Amino acid sequence: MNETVVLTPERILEATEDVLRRYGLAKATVVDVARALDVSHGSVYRHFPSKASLRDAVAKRWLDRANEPLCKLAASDGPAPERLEKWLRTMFEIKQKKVCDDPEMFATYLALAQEAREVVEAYKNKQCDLVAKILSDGIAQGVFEIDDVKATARAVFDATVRYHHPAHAEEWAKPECPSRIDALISLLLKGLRVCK
Amino acid sequence: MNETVVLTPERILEATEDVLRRYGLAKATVVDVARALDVSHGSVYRHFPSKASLRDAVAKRWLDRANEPLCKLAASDGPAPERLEKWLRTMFEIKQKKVCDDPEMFATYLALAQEAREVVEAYKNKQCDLVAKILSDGIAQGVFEIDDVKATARAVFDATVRYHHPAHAEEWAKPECPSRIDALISLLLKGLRVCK
DNA sequence: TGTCTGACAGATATTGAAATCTGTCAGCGA
DNA sequence: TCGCTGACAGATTTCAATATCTGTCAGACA
Repeated sequence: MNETVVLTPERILEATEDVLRRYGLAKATVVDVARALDVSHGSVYRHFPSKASLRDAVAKRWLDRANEPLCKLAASDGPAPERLEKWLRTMFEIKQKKVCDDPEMFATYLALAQEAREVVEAYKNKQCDLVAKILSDGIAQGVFEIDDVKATARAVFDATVRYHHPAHAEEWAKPECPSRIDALISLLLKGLRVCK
Repeated sequence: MNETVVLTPERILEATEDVLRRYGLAKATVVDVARALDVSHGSVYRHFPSKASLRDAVAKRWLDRANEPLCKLAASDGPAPERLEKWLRTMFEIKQKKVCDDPEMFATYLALAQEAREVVEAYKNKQCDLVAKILSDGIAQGVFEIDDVKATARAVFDATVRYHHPAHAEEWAKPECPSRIDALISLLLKGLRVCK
């Protein structure tokens, strides 16, 4: 029916991500997004109530995309300790890869994380739930010994903050990092395992 | 001999700390420091080669002062697990207290930490050495089971980053913090202890 | 002799006027 | 009717002129 493409939230998000990548968080404006879509900037406000909500939506998309492999890992089966280790290492890798490949989007994410906005809070909670899932599996398998699964999942998440929170991103490239990650993971796994 | 008080590095540091506290990191200038001491700013450069070195020296003094109770704790004796727990909790308290009591100096410290300057690096290494000392004691006492003391000390330090690195300071006031700290500490202690 | 001053060059920060942006909305056109 | 436009008010950002600061150094002063 409609030969001119309709303006959907999805198309706006796509364009916003492009603009964000091209100009960076500081320079990207709603007018730029509208220009990229060849509409007036008023139209963008028909789909998103504010620039902040638009930015949050882009960040959410970006985070969800990054999160996908981790969801799969948590849902898979196999021995919990190996799975947890794999899960943590995958999370670190994903973050590190993002810093290198997509620094503009990463800066956006960092800015969001520093404002501790709702989107990031929800994302963190989701991550913790995934860890909790693996911990529960480990208890069922008789390899983990845990009082409070939720609190311990949070503790694992907190303990690894240095390797997944963007505030520490500059340190991820240091040569001593891998061995420090190894030490951290083995300390945590020992803390979770049942004593032989 | 000299009735006019001589200009010493110590006096300059004192004055700098005052100025820093009064004006904040962004506004404090070498001229302000000189004015406070009633000398020309050229004189300050006789004792410190640059503004950066002056700032680093102030930060070092501040960190060393904050560090004192921790050195004592590490050097004391008693069961290592309790001592480590006390040490970590004391470190968290000191930091949290600083954020509340001395926000200007804390901002300076944060700025320094974010630049990952030499002074902060040295301070961190010192902290890790203190942890390592307690871990060694624990091994001697037969309560800790640790492969590589240095690496594990670093892992304990890394694992607790969320509660001592200034980048996370905003989150320290949250009501769920204490219980999360409890969960983290007990996870770490379990990871260190020998299995019964 | 050794410390301090004060003038200086270049770098950095401040300021206020002008430009741009955000968010709203009355009205246009399909 | 419904989505879009474009003009508008107030907030924010830019930009360039101006002021201040950093770091140096020749010379005063004790």
